[in-house]
Amino acid sequence: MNKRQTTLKDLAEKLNVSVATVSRALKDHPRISQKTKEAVWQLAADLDYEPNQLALSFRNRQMNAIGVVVPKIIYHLYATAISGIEDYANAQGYNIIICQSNESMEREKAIINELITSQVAGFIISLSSETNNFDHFTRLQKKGIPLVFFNRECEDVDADRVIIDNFQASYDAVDHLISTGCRRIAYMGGPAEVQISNHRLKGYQKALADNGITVDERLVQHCEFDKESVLSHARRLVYGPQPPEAILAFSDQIAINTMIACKERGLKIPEDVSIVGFNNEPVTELIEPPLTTIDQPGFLMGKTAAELLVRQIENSDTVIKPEKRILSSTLIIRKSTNRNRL
Amino acid sequence: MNKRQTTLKDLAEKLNVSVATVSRALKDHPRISQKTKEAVWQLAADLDYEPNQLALSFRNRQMNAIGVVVPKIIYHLYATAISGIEDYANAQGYNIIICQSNESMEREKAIINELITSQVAGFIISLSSETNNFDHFTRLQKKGIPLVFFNRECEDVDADRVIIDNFQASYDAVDHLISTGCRRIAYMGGPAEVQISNHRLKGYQKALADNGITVDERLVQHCEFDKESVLSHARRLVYGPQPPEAILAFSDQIAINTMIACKERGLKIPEDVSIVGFNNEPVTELIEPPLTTIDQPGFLMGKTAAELLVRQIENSDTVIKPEKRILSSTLIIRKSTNRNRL
DNA sequence: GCACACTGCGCAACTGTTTGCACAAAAATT
DNA sequence: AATTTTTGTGCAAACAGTTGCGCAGTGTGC
Repeated sequence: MNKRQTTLKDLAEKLNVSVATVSRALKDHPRISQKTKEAVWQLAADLDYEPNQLALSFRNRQMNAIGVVVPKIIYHLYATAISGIEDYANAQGYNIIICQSNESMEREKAIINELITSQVAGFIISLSSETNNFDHFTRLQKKGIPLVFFNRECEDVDADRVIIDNFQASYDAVDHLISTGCRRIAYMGGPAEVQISNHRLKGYQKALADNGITVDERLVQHCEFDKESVLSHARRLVYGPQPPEAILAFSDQIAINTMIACKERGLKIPEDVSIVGFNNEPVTELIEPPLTTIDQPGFLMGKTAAELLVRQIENSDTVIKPEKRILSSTLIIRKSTNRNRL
Repeated sequence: MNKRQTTLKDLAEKLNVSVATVSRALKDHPRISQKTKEAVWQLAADLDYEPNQLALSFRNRQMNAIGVVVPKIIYHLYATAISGIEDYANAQGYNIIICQSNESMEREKAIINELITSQVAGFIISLSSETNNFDHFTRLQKKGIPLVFFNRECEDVDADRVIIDNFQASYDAVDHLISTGCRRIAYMGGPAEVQISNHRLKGYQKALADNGITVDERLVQHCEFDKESVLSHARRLVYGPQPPEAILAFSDQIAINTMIACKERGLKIPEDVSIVGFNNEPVTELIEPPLTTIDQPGFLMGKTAAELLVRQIENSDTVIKPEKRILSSTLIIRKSTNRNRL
């Protein structure tokens, strides 16, 4: 047990050559004789030599690893995005170190600090809902560490970003609701600090305006992600004098908890109220009624982010203009909005 | 941009002392004068010095990182277990590198190899469903690299493991079904190679036997995890001449797809057939009817695994006898098994 | 006045790998 | 035969940090 890994030195000593020669032989350097090379290859195979990645990273002053910081991996979007990142990163020879900020800015800062000192090659980040200060990102940029945002991005930092068009997605969803005859449409948004929630709010407002519907501010709620917060905000909507005919939610989880509040109030879905979620989590097609929702290309999002990051890492000498990739999302229409058109 | 991180050497040169002195001053070594220490601390703060973890890891011949290998992070159990691992590991100063085997043994082997060369401090692993050869684990043990299994373990390898009592959990579930008056009880198992599925099968069989019910082999199915496979096996059960009165499934996903097959056949749940799942995924309380299921302590499982691993890492000189931690699971009774007792 | 202890700091080795340079021997060219 | 080129190999430095040891210089005790 506890046998040390075979090193170049081990091979060199057994063969009575220098470490440098062994290193070059393994790389098939032209200046090493065929005879020496073959001896080295043979022994390396016998002793199961594998280069020590840690030593290599140290020498290159950089780990072959990418730091991935997401709010929570149990959110389906992040779990799938991580698969996309892993897929591409591994193919390019990078490991990924996944960290959860748990929606805490302090945690996010600590993670980034920790990973900087570990010399990760770059970062792929989706902001915590709390994050309202961006010093830790500008710090990355000052140090020249590659950075890509995805999904929850940071507009004040000039970095690569991969997102969907949240404005348009929510516009389309509201448009769909209007087309089924709804006019009193509510928006159950996420925390007010979450930018993408506000982008969706804008899309919602624009769609209403474009259809000649005045926005009723009482129909716009901002809730936290926990069940209790959603329920209490949803109750404000459905127990009011004029419950909405439709509700667009910021996420499927919020939509589902909103459905619970509706059922509690005795409202039938979709007859009394239509509901639209966001993310197309697998659960949405299993519940009753199946939920109309917006499918985000999580895997592709992760993969694209990884591509952008690896491009930055491998061209660290040249300055690349930050790019904004907007992926398309799809409205998946299911029973929860299945009203007869008027 | 691209400013190098401050190193001990930078501090040493500015202060005209040796690197060794700076290193010791930062560690408050008694042999360094107060004056020197203060000068070092001041400059270190000014230049934002942070020790380079990569260099430290290199020197210690080991990364301060733990390799975590799971089948898929989208499975709720693994996502929660990862949170538990991260929670404990971070508190102890370790990062975690999460990799998905995607249920492939080849991928699992490749990941382990890759992480070995990166000199991770240890591994926390849940087997892929395909894994039937354990050389890559015995190899870890020969190299003296700490290893902990959780959930899907490997009985042939003598390592720490954290599991629930799958036999008992499934026994209890079947017992519950019998207590509600069911006698024709089916088992929708996972792939035949997955050990825990077979443990649950044994619990199922024992519970039937203890209640004087003969096991009907036609009521035992082994399916893959994809929806189509589950549906086709479930149909064999429900379209037969004598559909079962109850079905115990290996996972919530399998249970839910089995429910779909039941509904398709016109069977009402729980009136015609009771269903029990496994894992208590959040979706189980949202579907109609809410699913009776077995709650596994995912977070605790991960945390315990991390504890055992860190213990191994930090006592690598002494040999610790591998330990088997069995955590308790809980049967959560919901509507899907709510029949009147006979 | 001499031995001894203590104080404050630097030297050097070590971790595994790569790579520019040097240098000898062999081969090729004058 | 003398020079140049080519070939095959080794030396040493570099990456950032830690740590045993040594070595001055100062202080203490008898």
